[in-house]
Amino acid sequence: MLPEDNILFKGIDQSDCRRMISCFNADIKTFRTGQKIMDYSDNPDKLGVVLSGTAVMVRYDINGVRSIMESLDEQSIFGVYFTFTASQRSGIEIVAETECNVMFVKRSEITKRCEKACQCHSKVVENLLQLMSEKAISLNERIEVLSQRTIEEKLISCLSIIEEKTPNGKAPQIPFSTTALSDYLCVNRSALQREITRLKNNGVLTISKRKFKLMRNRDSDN
Amino acid sequence: MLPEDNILFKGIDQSDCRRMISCFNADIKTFRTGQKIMDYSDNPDKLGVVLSGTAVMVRYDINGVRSIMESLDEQSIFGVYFTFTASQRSGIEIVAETECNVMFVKRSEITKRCEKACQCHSKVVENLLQLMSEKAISLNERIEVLSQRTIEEKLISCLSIIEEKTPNGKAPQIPFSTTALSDYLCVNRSALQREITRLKNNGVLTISKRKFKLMRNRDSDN
DNA sequence: AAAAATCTGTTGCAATTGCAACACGGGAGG
DNA sequence: CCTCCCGTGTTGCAATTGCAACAGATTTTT
Repeated sequence: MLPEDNILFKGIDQSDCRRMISCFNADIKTFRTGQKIMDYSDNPDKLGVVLSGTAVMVRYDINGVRSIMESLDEQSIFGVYFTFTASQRSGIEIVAETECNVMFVKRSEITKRCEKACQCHSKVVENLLQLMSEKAISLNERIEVLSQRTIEEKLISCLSIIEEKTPNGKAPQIPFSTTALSDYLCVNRSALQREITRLKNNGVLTISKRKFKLMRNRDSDN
Repeated sequence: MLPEDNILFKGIDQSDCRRMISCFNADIKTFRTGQKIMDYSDNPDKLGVVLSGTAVMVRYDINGVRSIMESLDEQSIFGVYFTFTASQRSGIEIVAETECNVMFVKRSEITKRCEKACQCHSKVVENLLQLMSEKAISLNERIEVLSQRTIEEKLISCLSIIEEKTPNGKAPQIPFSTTALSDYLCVNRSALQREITRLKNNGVLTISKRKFKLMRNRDSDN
């Protein structure tokens, strides 16, 4: 992908983008599979956009156990959420999963008013804010789902959210395999399967492939 | 609290703040207990800071069930996370719990470059980004905790996070009552109590009042 | 086309958790 | 001082969930 097409620069025309890339002193680098792209003990002012390839954000807890916090595909942005406060906390790293092309920008370059006062500067800030708010929304949705006490409630809450976001007329669709869904819901796969089957038998839910439909308003399901 | 002292204006001196309040066309209003402060179907560009009093962010789900998403005390900011994408989604409202003083600013006023090009303008943007990233961090922590499968794991994960954030030398402290903690962990209170007692008996945990200490590295706890 | 890998669907059994009920203690307020 | 309210701590029992194991279906690789 061309650096000019990245989401931070959305809504800005190409020539302005090129001007900004130099105005921002943006740095474009290539990483090979397995290479460390960024280490949070390093530079807290750096922000990255994945232009091509796939990376992961991993975290090592106090016992050294590695867990994947987030998968970063093309157009993913990182270094926005964890730099300020979390830097003291245990090691978070960005690691390349395939060959990656990454653009780095200093956050301070974005927030400061440049002398040339390029109009598009404020568009970038808006884009950044938009990205962060979308992120916060998806985190909140996840919390809403995980807050539910039973698998049935988790599942229905998750499906409701998907349903609400589906445009009218389109059939709501689960974006995962059942196995992946069980990871998202943080429950055992076969227990999830059991619940799905039960809800289908009770007529609360219909699923074919990944398309589904929720029947609501029927109180008391046994 | 004076409008000049709010977190959006942190690090900016008073006279500049006053100038900005007019530059931003900021609006300061008072609400009485129970009054609706903001409705997300309204104006998606508005952002609010609670200057005094307490409010709550509530959400009505598809069945009309009301749940509290967030408690907003003095210095809380709202309208930042949910405006862009979530506005279509089911009704989110901000409601005054006590008498409240609220400052409203348009987000577009913050992101745009004003002609007067006040230096402090970019400081406000930085503050806003900082607030959002802190928010994202705390949401992520919550998810990390809720992702754990058992009450024991949830508890230990939660306490570890608190421990990591506690400055060296200070005793880590749970910021809730046990009852409130069970709400945060989304588990049954008495089941949580049972686990706490068990961990204390096994020597994994010591608690007195709200101060606690975790003993790690002892593999195999039964 | 065969083999391997991955996902779906099911079930018995054991472990965890929720629920309800009760006892105790401290703080607020009459 | 007494009462009410709220948080803590405990326990038996029922419901939910995790785990393991297996079979069939589907997809990917060789």
